[in-house]
Amino acid sequence: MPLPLPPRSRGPKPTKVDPDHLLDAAQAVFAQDGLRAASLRAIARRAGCDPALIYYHFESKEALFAALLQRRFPGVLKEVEFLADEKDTRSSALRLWEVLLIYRRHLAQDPGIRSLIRGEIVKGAEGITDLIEAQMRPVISAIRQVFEQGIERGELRPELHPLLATFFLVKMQLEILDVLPVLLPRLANIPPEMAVGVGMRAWFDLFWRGVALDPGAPLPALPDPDTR
Amino acid sequence: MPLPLPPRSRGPKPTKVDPDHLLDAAQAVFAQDGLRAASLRAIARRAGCDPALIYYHFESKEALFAALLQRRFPGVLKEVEFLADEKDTRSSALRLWEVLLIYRRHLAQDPGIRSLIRGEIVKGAEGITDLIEAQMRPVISAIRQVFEQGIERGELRPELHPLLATFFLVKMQLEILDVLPVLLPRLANIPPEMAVGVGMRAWFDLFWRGVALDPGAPLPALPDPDTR
DNA sequence: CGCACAATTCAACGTCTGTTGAATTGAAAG
DNA sequence: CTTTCAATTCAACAGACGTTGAATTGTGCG
Repeated sequence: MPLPLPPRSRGPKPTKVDPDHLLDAAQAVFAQDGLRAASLRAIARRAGCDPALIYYHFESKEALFAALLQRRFPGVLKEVEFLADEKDTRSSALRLWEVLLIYRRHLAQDPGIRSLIRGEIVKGAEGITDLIEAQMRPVISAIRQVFEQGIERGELRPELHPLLATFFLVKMQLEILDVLPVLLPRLANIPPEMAVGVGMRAWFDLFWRGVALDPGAPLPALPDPDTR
Repeated sequence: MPLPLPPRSRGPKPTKVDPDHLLDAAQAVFAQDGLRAASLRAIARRAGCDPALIYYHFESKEALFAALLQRRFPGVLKEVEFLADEKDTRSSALRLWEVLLIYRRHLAQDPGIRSLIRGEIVKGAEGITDLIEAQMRPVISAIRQVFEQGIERGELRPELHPLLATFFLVKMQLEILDVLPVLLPRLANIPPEMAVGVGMRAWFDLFWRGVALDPGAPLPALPDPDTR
């Protein structure tokens, strides 16, 4: 039975469908179906409104995705710029660990979307890659400063390439956030909710030994191991 | 003008369209359009045949993608199992570097497809994740043995988690192969054809210091820096 | 009350989708 | 020469797609 659904009344609803709610729905559907296959009808269905309403708030499907892209960067950027302040005299180990925590705080909630972004970057899709680069560049730049300051202070190996070190640190953190919760339960009997914590600690342990000038020096206690 | 294209003759062509050629076309289109949005018509167009022919060689679109998935694993597995032979007495540094080279040899040719795989894993798509796990498990297992042998021989830190170390080593190599050739030219004036070489050396330098028991010991000369 | 307007839905468009059953044809086998 | 069969194309299906223009309705202001 096609179940013809009595026509919903037109005009404003009692509670407005605000654009942010639309973005939530869009994120879920994009993550599930992919950039091109995600349908506005599915997004509208999930948001409980008509597809045409999306065009009231956004110019097109592509613009909707662009809005989604720019959603999390400002929060990360703010925290990471604060962290890069050269008057911050905490040890480099603590500050780099903090980078991982910031990423987890802001990005753990939307897995799925990152594979799309990665795909667009890898195939070099003009518009989207430019957009992502513009958002990402200041974040990368701030983290890179933390590395440069660490080198100047004699805590990190002077032959480090700060940009590549930044890439390694954060790229792996994204893989830990997205992939490990699926992989570790399958390959190692580690429950999904522990996967990120275990992965982060192991990664930072390895990474720190890889970048520190004196890797023997014991790591300071790293705060916030498993709280979310 | 729709340009009505004179009907091509039916029946076998002078040169058969073999399934491997179909897979090449499928790979390009899947990488470009995504798993669900890639159309059999686009794949057929690229392969120079009719969409219906795909159904002669493969059961469905999904089966075509599954065939694509299983394409590169056997080659990697063979090399990596050979490498894991416990009678191989070369230094762990050399053997782990060899892992990176094997990955580059077999996987550098198809970027684009990996983001799709990652996406399916992250969203836990039943059938596909199982398929990938089945292919990946023996590869992971072999590399993990190299770590375990390294620990036994006193070359690697005994507190290493072999599975996570394997994950870190190969996951980053995939990011280096796929992402760096796009990212480094944009952020650092490094030409795309040098990006992979630069990235691999920086990564292994960091990684080795992170896993070695005596990180001070100089790395042996690592072969095959930039040949393809 | 009446007016303006923001927020919403409806209906329709042309196009593309995965898949299938039937038709065709060249070459190999007898 | 005929038969067989593997390899290929064609035509058609019902449904989904992004997008748009017009229609509707609740709310706040005068």
